[in-house]
Amino acid sequence: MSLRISVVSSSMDLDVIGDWKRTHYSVDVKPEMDGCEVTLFGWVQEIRDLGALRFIILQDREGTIQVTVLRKKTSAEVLSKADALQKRFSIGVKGTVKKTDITPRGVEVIPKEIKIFNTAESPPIDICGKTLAKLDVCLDARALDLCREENIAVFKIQHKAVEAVREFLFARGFIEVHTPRFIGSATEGGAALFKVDYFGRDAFLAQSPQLYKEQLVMSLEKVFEIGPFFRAEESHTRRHLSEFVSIDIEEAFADAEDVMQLLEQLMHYVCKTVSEKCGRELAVLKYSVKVPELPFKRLTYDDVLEELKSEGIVIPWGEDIPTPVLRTLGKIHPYFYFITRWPKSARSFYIQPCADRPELTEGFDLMWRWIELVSGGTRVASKRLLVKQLEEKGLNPDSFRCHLQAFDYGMPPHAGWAIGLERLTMMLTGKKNIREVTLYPRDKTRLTP
RNA sequence: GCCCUGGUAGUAUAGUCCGGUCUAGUAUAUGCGGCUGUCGCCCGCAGGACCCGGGUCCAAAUCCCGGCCAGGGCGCCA
Repeated sequence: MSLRISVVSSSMDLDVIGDWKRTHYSVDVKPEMDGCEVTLFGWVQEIRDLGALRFIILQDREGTIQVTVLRKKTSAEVLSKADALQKRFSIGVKGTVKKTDITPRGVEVIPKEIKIFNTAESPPIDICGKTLAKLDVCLDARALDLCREENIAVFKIQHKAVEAVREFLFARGFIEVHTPRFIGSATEGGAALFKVDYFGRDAFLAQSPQLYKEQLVMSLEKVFEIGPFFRAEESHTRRHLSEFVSIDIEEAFADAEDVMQLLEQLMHYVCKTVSEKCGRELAVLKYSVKVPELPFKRLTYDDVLEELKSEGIVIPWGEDIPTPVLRTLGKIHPYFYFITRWPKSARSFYIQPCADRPELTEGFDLMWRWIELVSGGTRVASKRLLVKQLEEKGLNPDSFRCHLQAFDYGMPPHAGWAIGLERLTMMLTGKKNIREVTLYPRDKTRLTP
């Protein structure tokens, strides 16, 4: 990548913010404020110059508003500022709201004073959406790319979703916790871990908070964590990242069915909140979020295999369901559905076997179409069983000594799950590549910006 | 890691099959000029590109080989 650092010495005198305070965001300027004076801050999104008339579209994080400069009726000072403006200049405008029928929003602002806080180069990508650059090019200029209304909409929706999750879990007595990202040994099995140098010792970046959140149910009982985790898999897909955000919960004295009910209620609440409160953002994305009906379908692994058989697809019992088959399944069940009672061979060592059929587990996935959104289950609370299952998976119980110790002191029955936040955001925004819903995505080849 | 497809101005694309008026077309962006109601404003002018290396050939953006990068799929994984 060629990184050209250009420093243009602008001859322009920049303004200081002084005692100016924002009175309104762009979208809060309404026709009924006709005649009021407002102070707006933001960036020049677009300029349309008709000669005696210059339209400046001011953008802030909430939207845009038109600033109209009538050449004949404007002071020389304002005019010289208005003429100097270019795309992405950071500006402040003090002016009068004018009600009008000519703009789509019914308002424009007639400037009395303009401040230029910073100038800008001509942007390397089109942020107005006329000639949209490809994802890779956008990501290379991510800070600028994030100024696009569509991207602002994506991350405001994600913010609302996270807010709704916290609100929901707090209301049900869950305590938010923070477990370590540095871990001492690569033990959990499953995903490959990133190795880091920890004061001369080998350490690893955590792939999940699984073991810690289980330990915490014996003290805090109901916990959740929202944070980044790391997988060193060489995945090259639209739905995998090396660094992703997980929404993890663990609950004492609960089983899979309890946490599945919690989960479907949470999904309902998140969808409802986003569809009700993010109307403007969803409109920008030309997408809508359907509020799901409860309860979600619960298909057992055996049900799924039967169903696939009638589609002419045969999966050997005990095997995981391959991606192309999940796509087929997603067409049959085009919204939320659980897959429950997975075979032991397809689940982790910490998942509780079914009492009635020990070759099955109380593990489940929550699917959204063909994408695995959430994974969870009843956990093993018995140390003896846990050790047995570790051995069955070819893992060494010795390297789990610290974790297993917790099970000596009254580990309660417990269950939990983990939602992939980015996958949840894909579901809420209709985006088809996980990189689009990640501020600064990390994958096998991308480490910058 | 494997398979498929691709890489042309800042951005997005046409041209590549079938090598030759390609002096590389278009849109948008940029710069300059013009325009009194734009909202993908409009009009005129200007500058700006064939991923890198090797090969075939009289001749390569175009064909062949290698590399790098990207997109999609698979696997791994959540």
